[in-house]
Amino acid sequence: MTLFHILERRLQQAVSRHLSERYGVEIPVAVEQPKQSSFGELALPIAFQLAKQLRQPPKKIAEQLAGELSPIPGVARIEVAGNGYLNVRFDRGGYAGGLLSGEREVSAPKSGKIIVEHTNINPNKAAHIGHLRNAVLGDTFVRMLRSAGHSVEVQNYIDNTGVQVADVVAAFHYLEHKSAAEVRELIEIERFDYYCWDLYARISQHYKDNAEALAWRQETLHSIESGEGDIAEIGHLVADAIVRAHLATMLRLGIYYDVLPRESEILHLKFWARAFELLKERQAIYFETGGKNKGCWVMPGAAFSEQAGEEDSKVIVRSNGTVTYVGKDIAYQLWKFGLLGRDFRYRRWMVYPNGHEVWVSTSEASQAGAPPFGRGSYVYNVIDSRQSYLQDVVVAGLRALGFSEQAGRSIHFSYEMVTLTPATCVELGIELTDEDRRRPYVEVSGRKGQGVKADDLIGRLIADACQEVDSRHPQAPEPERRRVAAQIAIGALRFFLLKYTRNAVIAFDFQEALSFEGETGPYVQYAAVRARNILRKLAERGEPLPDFNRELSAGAMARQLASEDFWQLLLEASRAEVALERALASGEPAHMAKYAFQLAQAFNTFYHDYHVLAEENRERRTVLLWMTHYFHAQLERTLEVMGIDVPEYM
RNA sequence: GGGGACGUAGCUCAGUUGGAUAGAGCGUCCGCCUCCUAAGCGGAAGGUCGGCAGUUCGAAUCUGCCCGUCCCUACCA
Repeated sequence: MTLFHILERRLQQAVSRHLSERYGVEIPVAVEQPKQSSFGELALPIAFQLAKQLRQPPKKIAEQLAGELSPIPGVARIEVAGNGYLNVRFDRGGYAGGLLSGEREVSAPKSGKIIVEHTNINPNKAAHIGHLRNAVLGDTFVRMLRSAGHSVEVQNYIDNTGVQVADVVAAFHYLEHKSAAEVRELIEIERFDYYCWDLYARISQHYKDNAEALAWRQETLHSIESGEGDIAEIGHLVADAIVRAHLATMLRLGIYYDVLPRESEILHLKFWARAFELLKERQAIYFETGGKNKGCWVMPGAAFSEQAGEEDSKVIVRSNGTVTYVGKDIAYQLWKFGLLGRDFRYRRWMVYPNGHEVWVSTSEASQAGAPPFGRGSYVYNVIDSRQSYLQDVVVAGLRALGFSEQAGRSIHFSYEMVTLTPATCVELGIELTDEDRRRPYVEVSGRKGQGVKADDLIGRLIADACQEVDSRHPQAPEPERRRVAAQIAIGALRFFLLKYTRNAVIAFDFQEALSFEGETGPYVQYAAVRARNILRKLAERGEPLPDFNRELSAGAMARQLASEDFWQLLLEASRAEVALERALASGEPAHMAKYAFQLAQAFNTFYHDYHVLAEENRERRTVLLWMTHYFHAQLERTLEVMGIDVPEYM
């Protein structure tokens, strides 16, 4: 627990005790952040809450409380403001001293494992901007959880036997008349994920023009499921190659996975068969004997929706005996909690450059060294909001099986889709109707090959950043400039995807996404770079960083922090953990982005107003140096949670 | 028809459990590099928080009704 929290809690307890002793009331003491920083560090609206009970005006109660509360360590004074607010001001010198000495309470290590499933891209074509939102949200949430001390397992589900893969496989076989060997060769010589992007658009169009060709899809699905023959072989080749491409794209963004559970193993290792038994046994589903779902196994609508009637039952097993996606998802969700009574086998998929290993499910014997995957105590599924109905069905399945605790711990971490602005559509050559042109955003079709490919976008961002870096640092070696440009590009991209709250539809616009000014990743990175430049300059002058603990007395801190400007920056920097906790509690990575931006803003103002190295007063200079150092550490830590690097220079 | 999300400045969006004078970025206009990097800083203009009613000492926030936009409502995933 950080110093800020310690003070907050101390205040709550003191006020709570006083209320109980003086007035005999037991109510939770709300503590808020004042509207304006000039009001102090914390505010208590307690007098408003008490006004009714005590039949006295809030202001009078506030005055009584302010006068009667016994001193609280760390709190300088409590003032009455407005109609009855109690504004609390910290003892600045003491607070700074606490930060300097690292005063905090160690929180107990969290038990249990949290599983976060994200990315989940169909392995049939290149990743696009919408997939990036999923992965960046998921990855940032994972980093937030880990930063708070949780143990987290990252799963990326691979639907390698679904319709989307089958369509591309069918295209290779029926449209292009390619053998598995030829596809294998293509993978070597082509930008394969891009190739499939276009091929998928081609076969989608072909199906549209020749409805009878849809028979290819069924044929292909059958071949893939049987696992025998050339078509099945193409299926493996396509899915594996595309997964490799996706992981490479995500690695550019600093996104890693622990395990890739695949649909093929859900089928081959009879996960579904087992789940089916359970569902039948506990009567979570029933065999429909009449109506539109005759011959299907269905889950009654009442299980997942209060308003649902007979009509709204969800088909789990089709009348031809095949299982729907939701059925497989129920089996998968059961496995995640260790409730299925079956496990995958695993083999190493790849080792990342940093040594981290990612494993993949297999139906062969397990390779040695596989970590114990699954058996999570909480499961977060990062899936777009359009699928909330299906996620509800999955959770209802768990509940119907009697696993209500796990059902409650199944969290659909939903987010809205990414669309394109009309201007960006025009830039991409996508035809628009007059109606579309007037809309703020347009949802485009991946089936038609429309959209912004992730690697294209990253490439453009890097090119733009490179231009800036080149013009500012022409003397720096080329590979280094390139690395810095990539860090800036990724910073811009991740920040862009994180600054919107989850339920905001993002209207992607090239002009906006390629901006490096204002509320952007590079703005925040720049503030960190500026702070580091000051410290580096100091070192270049042959001056070591002062021993702050020895040089800065409580008195010196108090004297210098009497300056409102200094105090506000220090306070804001000290709230990094508060921001993290708030973001975690609300499940909003956007709060991290907001905080990072505000902190950067505070520092940029400070940087502009005070020349640290030129400061002649020794005590003040030392305080400014310490604040610069502390700010940098706090901002860097915050950016790290967002997966954003601080470049060496900008 | 049913379910869900949303409507806040010209544009894109924040807004904790209802609280003090509703915020930011972009855009527009006006300024600031002899000084640790101007990817920066300062200032100005810009609002009936979709509408109406209600609850409350107090509503952008809660409730109801209405208007508008989007998503879902497959034996696709």
